[in-house]
Amino acid sequence: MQTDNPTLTEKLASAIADGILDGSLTPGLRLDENSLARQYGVSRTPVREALRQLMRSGLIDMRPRKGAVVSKATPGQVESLFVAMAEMEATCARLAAMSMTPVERRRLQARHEAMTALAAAGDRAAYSDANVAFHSAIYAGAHNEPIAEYTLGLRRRVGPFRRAQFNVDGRLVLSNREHDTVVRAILSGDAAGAHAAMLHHVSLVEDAFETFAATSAA
Amino acid sequence: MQTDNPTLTEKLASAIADGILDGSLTPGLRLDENSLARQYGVSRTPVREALRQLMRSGLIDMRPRKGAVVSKATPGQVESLFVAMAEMEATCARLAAMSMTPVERRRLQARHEAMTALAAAGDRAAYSDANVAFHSAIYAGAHNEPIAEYTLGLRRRVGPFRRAQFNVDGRLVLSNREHDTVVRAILSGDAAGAHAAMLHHVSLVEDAFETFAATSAA
DNA sequence: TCTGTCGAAATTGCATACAATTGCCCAAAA
DNA sequence: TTTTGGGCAATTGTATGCAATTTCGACAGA
Repeated sequence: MQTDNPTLTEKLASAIADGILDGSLTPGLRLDENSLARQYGVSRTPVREALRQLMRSGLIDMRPRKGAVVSKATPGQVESLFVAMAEMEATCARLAAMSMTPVERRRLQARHEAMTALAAAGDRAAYSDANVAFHSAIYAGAHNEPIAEYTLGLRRRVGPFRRAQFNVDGRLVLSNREHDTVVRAILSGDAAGAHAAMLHHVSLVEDAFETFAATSAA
Repeated sequence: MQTDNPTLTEKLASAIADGILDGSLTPGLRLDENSLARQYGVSRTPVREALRQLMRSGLIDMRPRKGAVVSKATPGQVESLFVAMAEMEATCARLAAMSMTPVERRRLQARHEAMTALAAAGDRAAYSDANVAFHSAIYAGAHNEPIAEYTLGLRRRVGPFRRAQFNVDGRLVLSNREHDTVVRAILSGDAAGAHAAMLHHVSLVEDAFETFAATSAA
């Protein structure tokens, strides 16, 4: 019947995750296995397995006999997610400063310079896309699969709670300037500097979400 | 038959995970669902779900039609795990330095002092247990669930690759001295210092595993 | 003797059936 | 009218059965 290789379970997990991330499945919504099975025209078994996967990635919550609901995070949990995100980004930058190959460093710089042009031109859409790629490049540059993968997962998780950060005029240029500090530190192999610069950069993004600031010490 | 509340799936996942962590299920070993089901006297369904869970936590590998095997990591992957572990521990220490409550700080210090006594007495078993609790206390002190949870999972994952670090005489006292630096930084709210000290501490543990050192910068 | 192809057995993925628990609804009594 | 108790329905957890794919082995040909 199905000649596809990716298992049904995985396709279901992706489909449901997309539904959550694009907002069509709102937090708090109950996900009952029968409805999902009917909706996708499959049996409950792959649905169950997909839900388990999503639970472990934090997108949904499941309690033993109570079923699954889309994670409805409290403000505190959202705050935790953003803090975690910032720490992981900073860690990736630190590792990237230490482990990036010369080629990767050159490409990062090229990417950054392209974004500088986009920022100057005020092209928000293109800058936003390039921004995602920029950060992904740093995750990859960390040369550490567990860290990179976790950071990527975290970024997906915070996605639904993110407001458009680049709407405010001037934010584009500011973001780009922060990137400049980060790139400079990474290129020069300054691990601690890269860590601090990235932490600063991402924490500002967090502020754009209107979280209760604070948490800056040392 | 079953009057227990924790679902079979979870108990199976724990049982299999224990088997892997204590070494009775060696890396590379094939885990076929039928055998496991017979072995534990249940059907294949909970076994399948347990395996999925373990896959997502990285303890086993599964390929679409090829079944599950206990993760057999390459030296490079193990190295990555240890690096990731060190980074996460350091991050937890950083966050703990910023967020621990006064009570938590006092308890951490008390814990540390108790361990100093154990180190002086040369009680390796007790020190080892206390050491786990010590690090766990720091994870918790980070007050960040995603980070703490991930770090804990990572610790479980590196477990199978860890040799007994406290066998070498003098390592006990050395470990305790490093803890002292970490604790001092955390208690004084020195985020950067806590990060660096913990990174140093855990990286040394890593060396005890005979990894190819390096990776220590500014 | 070695290699390639065909086949059968075993194992996984999915579907369906059964059991058990939970939560809800309604009714009855205070 | 409100509260409590019981029963019922709905949903999850578990078991089993079926189909498809993969792997291992055997046999034939070179």
